[in-house]
Amino acid sequence: MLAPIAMTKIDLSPGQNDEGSARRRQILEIAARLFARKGYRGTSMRDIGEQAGVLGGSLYHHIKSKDALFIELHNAALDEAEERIAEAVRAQSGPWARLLAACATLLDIQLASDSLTTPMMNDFREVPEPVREQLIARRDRFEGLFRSLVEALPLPPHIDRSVYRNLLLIQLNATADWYRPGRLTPGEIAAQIVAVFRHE
Amino acid sequence: MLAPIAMTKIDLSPGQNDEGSARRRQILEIAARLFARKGYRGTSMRDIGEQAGVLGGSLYHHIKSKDALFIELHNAALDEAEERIAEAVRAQSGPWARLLAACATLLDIQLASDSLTTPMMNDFREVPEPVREQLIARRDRFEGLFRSLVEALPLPPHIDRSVYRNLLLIQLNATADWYRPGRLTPGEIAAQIVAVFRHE
DNA sequence: CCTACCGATCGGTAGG
DNA sequence: CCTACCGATCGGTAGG
Repeated sequence: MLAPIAMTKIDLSPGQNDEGSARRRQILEIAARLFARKGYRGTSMRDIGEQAGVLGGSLYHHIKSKDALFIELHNAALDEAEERIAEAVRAQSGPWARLLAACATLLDIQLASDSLTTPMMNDFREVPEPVREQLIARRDRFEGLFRSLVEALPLPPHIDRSVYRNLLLIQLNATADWYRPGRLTPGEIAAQIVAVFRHE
Repeated sequence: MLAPIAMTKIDLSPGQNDEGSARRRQILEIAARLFARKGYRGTSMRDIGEQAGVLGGSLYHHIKSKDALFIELHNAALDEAEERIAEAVRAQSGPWARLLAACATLLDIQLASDSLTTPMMNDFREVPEPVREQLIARRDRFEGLFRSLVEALPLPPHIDRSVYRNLLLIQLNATADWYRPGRLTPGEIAAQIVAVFRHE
């Protein structure tokens, strides 16, 4: 039996060190939801505390700073997104099917209201400069995933692929701003977006 | 000679009442630029004052409140955009040519750095609730302009026109976030967007 | 247009 | 996890 590699830090069992405690996880989920709904500046530590049932100051037992909290959430979201998208893409052949799988998976993640991975990829302008730099760096790496997907598309020659990829990513990120549960599903939205972006 | 109707308030000559003074206009331009670059919450009255060479409190001689200032700028931008787009569309026949003319004109306006009409159509979430309601109402009216343009397009039947229009407007609004002078011109960006959205 | 200020709110901390 | 607080910043105002 093969030993799993890099299993060292995945201990998420509750109640041990604070890093992976259930209480901390709960706070992160609350914060993610608030950041997604009200933006970085529109969410105060006191707001987060209120929904967690504690005062704002008490949160600092679990996190280092508001900045660090936001960065952690952002990176966790992109980590999970990268992994799940790569998996979904592997299951498809055909360039359009692969692109559709990637878009549907990303929207599934971004539009789920229960996980850490709610969208906060938008309000870069709301965030302090040093934070923004880190977000953009992580973000660029994530977007590279879509680079190869777009390269593989049979697009008409008058369409610039780097512009095309930019427009597509904008569309995917903006979805969280107009999505309303009960109307179009994440999968249906992905299908509509790909239908618009599809040329052959 | 026909008497002009509702001409009463259009006096924009400088130096008279404060409504249309050159100083006020100058302050509005500064505010528009800052709002566009740093967002609503990211722009303080003291920031605006600093660039205007006065203290923040002194601005209240020219404006009633930060909210009112933002709404005024937003409405002025949409007023000008509506007028110029309607004019540009009239000059074209063909549904795709008309759409392209509308997109190019909107981007021209949104990406111009010198006028009041810099983009601030994005950060609705950053703005206080009562302000947001007004912005959305005005905004809905503006977007109606694109409704008929999209109706006229010969789109494949599997594309939902209301989703299509939504995606297009998102794309146009998001442009201000990634546009950098000296690279693609507003007209070239409009052409690329319409190329992606073009089906027949 | 400035001085001088108001009440509110922010992120964060010490000490328990 | 709370009490009690810090310094900073915000939109806005009175009075000149």
